[in-house]
Amino acid sequence: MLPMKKNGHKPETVPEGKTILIKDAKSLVDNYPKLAITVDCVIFGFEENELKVLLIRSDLEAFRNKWTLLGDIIRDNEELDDAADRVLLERTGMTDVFLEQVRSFSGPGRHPGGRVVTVAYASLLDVGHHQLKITDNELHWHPLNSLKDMGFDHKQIVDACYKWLQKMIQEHPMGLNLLPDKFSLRELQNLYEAILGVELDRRNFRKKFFTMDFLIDTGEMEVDVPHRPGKLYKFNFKKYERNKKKWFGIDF
Amino acid sequence: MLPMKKNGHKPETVPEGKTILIKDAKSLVDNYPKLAITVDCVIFGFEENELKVLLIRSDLEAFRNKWTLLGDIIRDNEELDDAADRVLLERTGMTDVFLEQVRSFSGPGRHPGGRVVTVAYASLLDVGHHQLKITDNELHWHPLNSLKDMGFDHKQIVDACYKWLQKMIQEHPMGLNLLPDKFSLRELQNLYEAILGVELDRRNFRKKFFTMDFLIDTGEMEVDVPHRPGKLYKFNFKKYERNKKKWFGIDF
DNA sequence: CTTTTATTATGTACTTTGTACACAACAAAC
DNA sequence: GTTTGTTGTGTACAAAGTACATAATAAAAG
Repeated sequence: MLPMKKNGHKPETVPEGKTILIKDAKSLVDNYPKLAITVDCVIFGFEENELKVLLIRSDLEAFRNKWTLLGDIIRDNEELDDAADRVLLERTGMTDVFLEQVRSFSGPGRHPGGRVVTVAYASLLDVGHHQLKITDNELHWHPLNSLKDMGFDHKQIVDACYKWLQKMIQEHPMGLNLLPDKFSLRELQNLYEAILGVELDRRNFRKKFFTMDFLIDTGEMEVDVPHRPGKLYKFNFKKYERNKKKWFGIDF
Repeated sequence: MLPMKKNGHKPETVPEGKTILIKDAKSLVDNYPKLAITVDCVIFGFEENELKVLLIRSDLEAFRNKWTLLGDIIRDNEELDDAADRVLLERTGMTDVFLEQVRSFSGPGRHPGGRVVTVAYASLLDVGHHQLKITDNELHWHPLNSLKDMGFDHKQIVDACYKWLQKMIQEHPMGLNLLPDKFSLRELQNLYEAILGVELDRRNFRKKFFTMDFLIDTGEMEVDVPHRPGKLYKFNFKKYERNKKKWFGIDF
């Protein structure tokens, strides 16, 4: 019933369940199949009430004219998290940005150059706060809705990260990283509606956020809006960190 | 401000933002730093009202006498998910088990044999349903509470998967994979209390599960219990799949 | 066989949260 | 100044969560 092992950590064993210890760990690792690891960043932005992703044209002949994510091979002795930070910094000049590992993708045929496993990271940043200075490979913000036919398996990665985002903005206030420091409640609601793809009641949305009591009234108002300006708020991240809900109560 | 790139996807560019296409993707990948990828499975079980993990003694001299997770290198052309399934099958003989990717660990010094990135998988299975036939490397169920000083960074991996489990059993009925097919409500509550580390009100716990309306009364009762036997229930996974809550309403 | 003990099973009162819906105040545009 | 669109504040009701009590049942003890 159990398949034979051709390969792997586990060495031959003697009947009593004892183990022969491996002394030369290095040769063990050296004999592993050859492959490479990359990180790919799904960088979300929010502009004109639309969710966007930062993309470039592939520089591989095999994917000519296809859109791809920003990614890179991890370097010697570089942690995955650091590699993702580096990619983000190199491409956007931004640091201290919300960035989190989502999951790995390992399809054997996903890279034309050989076996490449990638770890997807999702990142959220305020488009208005950072003008793209680099335009290599047509780097630009691409609307998530009109996105298809990407290079590699990047469409699949984007889809997975989008689902991740939808879930996460409901559990954590990370969606606020997509907005400027000061924002109106309307902007906040637009963000949630766009990402979740739902319509929310304006009054209940307000009530919800006010009763959470993490919004700080800046005393300022919107400017240059073609209607009655709304109040501008900041999010009290410090208070949130202190008081975040540790919820019990089963919920499915 | 932007650091130089020594390595990576991105080729030299000409000033107008155009790109030189790379035709030989293979040589690109071949020049990547050498490393290996493993999967490590955190296999949870529930026994005597205690959460346990399936562990073995390390077979590496460097980690002599340390406990480690069940893991293996991924093979040529093998998906990560398949590798995790394989490890589970090889070690426990079980198939069709709940198993999900949690996250990757990439600390440069985590493996004495060289650079090894691992992808952690968490798995849940009913201890009683499967007697361990293999005892190589002292394979056994280890109580989660009395666990420290593991080989590699495996303690860190276990901790991350435990947090993942705590979160997931509240959002999905996957905790039921730790129990037999038929279970009493007391067993179910013990499971939740043990994993979450809380005490729950018995009456409200029942009400919660009954109003969800996913429990099927089997008509059978507990046997061999030293007190009044309780009813045995099954979980209606099919109904759950049809009706699972798509929750809106922001929640932090 | 009766009593004690532990556990199952069910219900009620109250609080908090979520949902549907209405109206007045304000600023800009005509 | 009137119209128009948006902001800002409630209110009434429904649903879900929480605290708490008591009866029924089976095993164990006497």
